[in-house]
Amino acid sequence: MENKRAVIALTSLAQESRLEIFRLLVKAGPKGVSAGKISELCKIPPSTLSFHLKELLIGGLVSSRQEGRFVIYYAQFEQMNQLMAFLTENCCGGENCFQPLDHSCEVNC
Amino acid sequence: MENKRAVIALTSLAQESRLEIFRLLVKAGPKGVSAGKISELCKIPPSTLSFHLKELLIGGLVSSRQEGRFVIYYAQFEQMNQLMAFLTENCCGGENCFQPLDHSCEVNC
DNA sequence: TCTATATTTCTATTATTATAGAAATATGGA
DNA sequence: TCCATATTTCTATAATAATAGAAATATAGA
Repeated sequence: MENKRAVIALTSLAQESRLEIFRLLVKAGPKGVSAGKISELCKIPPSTLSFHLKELLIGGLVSSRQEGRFVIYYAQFEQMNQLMAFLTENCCGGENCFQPLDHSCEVNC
Repeated sequence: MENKRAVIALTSLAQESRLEIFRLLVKAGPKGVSAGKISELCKIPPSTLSFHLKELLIGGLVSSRQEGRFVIYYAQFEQMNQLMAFLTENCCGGENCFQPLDHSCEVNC
């Protein structure tokens, strides 16, 4: 991951509604949550939500799939792992002092 | 950590210059880097840099200390750990699937 | 105290992002 | 095909963030 990509990912999380949505999707896991359900749970009007969901997609930490009339959004755990690794890269100039585990949620759950 | 605090921390990283500065400080470790050195390395004019350093302080992922005429900035690894834990909290609704190690850089280096 | 250096604050300007109503589009079932 | 529901796009407006020059402030040493 390079700097610009990481900034776009971080920007996608750096907003109250979007962070709330992201954390909801993290909790939900690979099965994800529909746009309508997110709107209801987070109390965000559809057009505003759609704007934020698009930002999250651009950030790369969230993806979507169509399921009938619903659009299901879900967290991209592998991308999240990569972002966290990038943020702690070369900690203290040498071996990383901390590092997120390599395995994404889809692998472990 | 609660949502608003995490947004402020993420906002502090969600900008190209600031992310570059933060990663520089992560590499530098506890010894930190002076404002002047950061300005030189990142090629950012002093007043702009000062604005960004303040944002990083507000974000809580960076702290500063006075050393003679210099102000030394350094990464707050423990805060960074907390932020990452917050972002992956309750992954998939149960046990966390991934989690940053608990130990901050200051402990391990 | 005076001076040079380091850093921050003030300020105005520019650029970017968030909000939500209304309209448009997509999907599956009657 | 027609309808109800789900979601997105369009649009205007409001709010927030970034930039950097000039001036102010802080510190250590002569």
